[in-house]
Amino acid sequence: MIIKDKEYVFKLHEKTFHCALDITMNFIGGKWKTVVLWYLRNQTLRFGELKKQIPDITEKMLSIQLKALEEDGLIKREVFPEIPLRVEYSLTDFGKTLIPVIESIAKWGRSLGETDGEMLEVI
Amino acid sequence: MIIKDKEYVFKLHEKTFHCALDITMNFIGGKWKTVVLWYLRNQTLRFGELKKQIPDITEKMLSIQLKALEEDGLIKREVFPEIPLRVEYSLTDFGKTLIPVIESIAKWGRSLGETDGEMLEVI
DNA sequence: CAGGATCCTGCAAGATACTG
DNA sequence: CAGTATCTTGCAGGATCCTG
Repeated sequence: MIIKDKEYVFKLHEKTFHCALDITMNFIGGKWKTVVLWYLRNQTLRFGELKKQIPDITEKMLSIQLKALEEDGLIKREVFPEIPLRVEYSLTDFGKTLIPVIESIAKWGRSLGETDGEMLEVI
Repeated sequence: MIIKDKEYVFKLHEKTFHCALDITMNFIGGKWKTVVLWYLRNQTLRFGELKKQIPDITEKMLSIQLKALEEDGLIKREVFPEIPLRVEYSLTDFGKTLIPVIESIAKWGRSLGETDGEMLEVI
């Protein structure tokens, strides 16, 4: 690791990052990645099962997110050549290292619903 | 809190969330919010000092993020009527509750730079 | 110094329909 | 069942210039 002007500089996917936050956000940023990882954190799920757990996501977006997560090495895609086709998604060991981060994010959001009645209108 | 179809549903800022992850991401999502919160985590900084810490951000984006973070109650904006004008930003108590989350995110990114030499090209 | 105003662009995300 | 293929849209983010 090279220190440049007293600063760590990383390169990943042809992008350059100047702080560790950016790096993580590149893996879990966007609207859907944390949610997908959340539902896979302790179970293996098929495409349709994931779609059922996350009703608001479109099939296109789910497909894109799964592909990106797989390319990043966070999830594993297993194809079983049955009829009808079965494809299962699960976290890799690398992906599992993200669980504490995701749980930290989820925990904070949950705590908001439990303690704050003004900012958070619960329906 | 009302449970609807075995599911918690939250409403905030006229948006509806179906899981705790979304709620947190609404506060720290996007490209810049975590970074700004990071530099304010243990110090009070002026607009120009923040800009210096985050060279890549434009003044417009910094202004927008600071305003959003203030509206969310995460940071405090203090104006000192001096010439030249002095404006200081710092975390509120509420904002400080996010520090463990931000640190969790940063820690994961940092660990990547320390352990992985293949996925992460360090320049 | 600490922003605001404007204009602009690209890409994340959505809608809808279709397929091996 | 597990996705693709198109087309479209909204908004995050950028560039540039301006101001109390």
